[in-house]
Amino acid sequence: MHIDRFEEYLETILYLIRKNQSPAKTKQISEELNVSPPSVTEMIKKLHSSGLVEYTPYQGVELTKKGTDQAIKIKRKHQVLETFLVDVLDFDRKEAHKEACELEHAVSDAVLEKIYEFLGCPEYCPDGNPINIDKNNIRQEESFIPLDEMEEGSSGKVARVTLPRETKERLTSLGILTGEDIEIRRKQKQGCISVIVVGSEIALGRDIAKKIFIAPKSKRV
Amino acid sequence: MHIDRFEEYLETILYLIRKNQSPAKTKQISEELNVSPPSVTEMIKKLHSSGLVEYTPYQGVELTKKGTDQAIKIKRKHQVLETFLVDVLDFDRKEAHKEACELEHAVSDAVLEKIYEFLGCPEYCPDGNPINIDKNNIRQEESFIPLDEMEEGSSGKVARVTLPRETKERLTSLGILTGEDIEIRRKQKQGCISVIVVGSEIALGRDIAKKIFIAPKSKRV
DNA sequence: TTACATTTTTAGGCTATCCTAATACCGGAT
DNA sequence: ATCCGGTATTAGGATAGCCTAAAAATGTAA
Ligand SMILES: [Mn+2]
Ligand SMILES: [Mn+2]
Ligand SMILES: [Mn+2]
Ligand SMILES: [Mn+2]
Repeated sequence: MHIDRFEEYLETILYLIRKNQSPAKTKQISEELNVSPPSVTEMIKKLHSSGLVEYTPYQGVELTKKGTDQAIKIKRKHQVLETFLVDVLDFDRKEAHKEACELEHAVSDAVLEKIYEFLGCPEYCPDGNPINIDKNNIRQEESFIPLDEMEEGSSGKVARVTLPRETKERLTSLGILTGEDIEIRRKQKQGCISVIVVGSEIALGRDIAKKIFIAPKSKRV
Repeated sequence: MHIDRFEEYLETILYLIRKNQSPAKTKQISEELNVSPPSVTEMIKKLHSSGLVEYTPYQGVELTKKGTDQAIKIKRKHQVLETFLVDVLDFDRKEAHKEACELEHAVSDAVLEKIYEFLGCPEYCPDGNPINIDKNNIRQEESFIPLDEMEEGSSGKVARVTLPRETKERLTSLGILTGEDIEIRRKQKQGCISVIVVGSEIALGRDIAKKIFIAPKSKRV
């Protein structure tokens, strides 16, 4: 019955992370996909060794940039198909959502883009969410990048911090909190990263940097 | 990557049987699907125990009525999708054929019928072949039924005989040959079947009956 | 701090589908 | 009638993805 499970897991993980604004937990994923928690743990390990998710046992999963990109690409397929099913074939939204979630894994990039054009390059899915304009433009509103994956010299806005409250508060007092501008100054071999916030330079360990998500300053519109 | 393999095998078997007017051989199937011959043998056994194909080792496979029905249903999906891809999305035929062969396994019956209607219930696929009008009308030109699966009292035309030449010639001399009208008189427990051809009654063993394919007289248009 | 309920992981198994190597079978040529 | 090359099947094994039961970790309430 099934297809590329990576896709389904990535899609679900993206969904949960955005919904809860925190790492996706094993149990949540298992409930979304109707599989057992051990199956999820197993798959998470595979996703991790493919560089698609960041994973520390018992801590939940985050998506890497690569993982986010793939997840968003599938999400876009889902949205375009859902739009087609609702607007052209006259399905109701709920049905359309379910059908789209099956089809999205079988539709090639080429077919998807033709459908997208046929629909007149719609900006919104009937579910209300915006559709990425271009399949390569995967840096939309909510595509955040973990700080440790940002390049030296790049900058953006702190979008989310998924750390224990105390750590978060400590960072807040340093000026690292949601909405704040941040610039990546230097990345050292050990994984330490120095950043500039509110004018002052701060060094962060990799483990902390991994949990700080940045909305990168878009290089061009 | 993988879907419902039964569908893919059935589709291929139908294709080969119609193309060669003879049972599909293991090697042919393995070449069509790019899998090894042992994989085909294994799958044939599974199809057989699901009642979808008739199989005698070393002899190739025939489809049962059930198998033919399923195969034709998938074929219809393929054709409708191919039509959509060519006529609406402007794919070239070859591309469309390939894409359709992926999609056909993911598209639900409901979506397929909506697409079919959206297309205006086309009678032909761009590849030139007729499309079944209704997903349940699976008794099109080439849907033959093995004699031993016909019901008592039903009748049709002999469509194909897949037996060694001598046996075939013997049957010919009895009036059982392609194009001849035939009526099923009685089926006995042992599997013997008596039929009426050219006015006279003839009794046939099950093994032979299995290899005589009938185009049933359509009960209604 | 300890104890318990919940969550996650580990261990061990199952099935579907595929593969290669070895063996068995079959039909045509001698 | 026998042999041979090609075809098909059997034997044995791999991998992906799923499962249940048991063990480990977590965090929260007492
Ligand atoms: Mn989906
Ligand atoms: Mn899906
Ligand atoms: Mn085709
Ligand atoms: Mn196919």
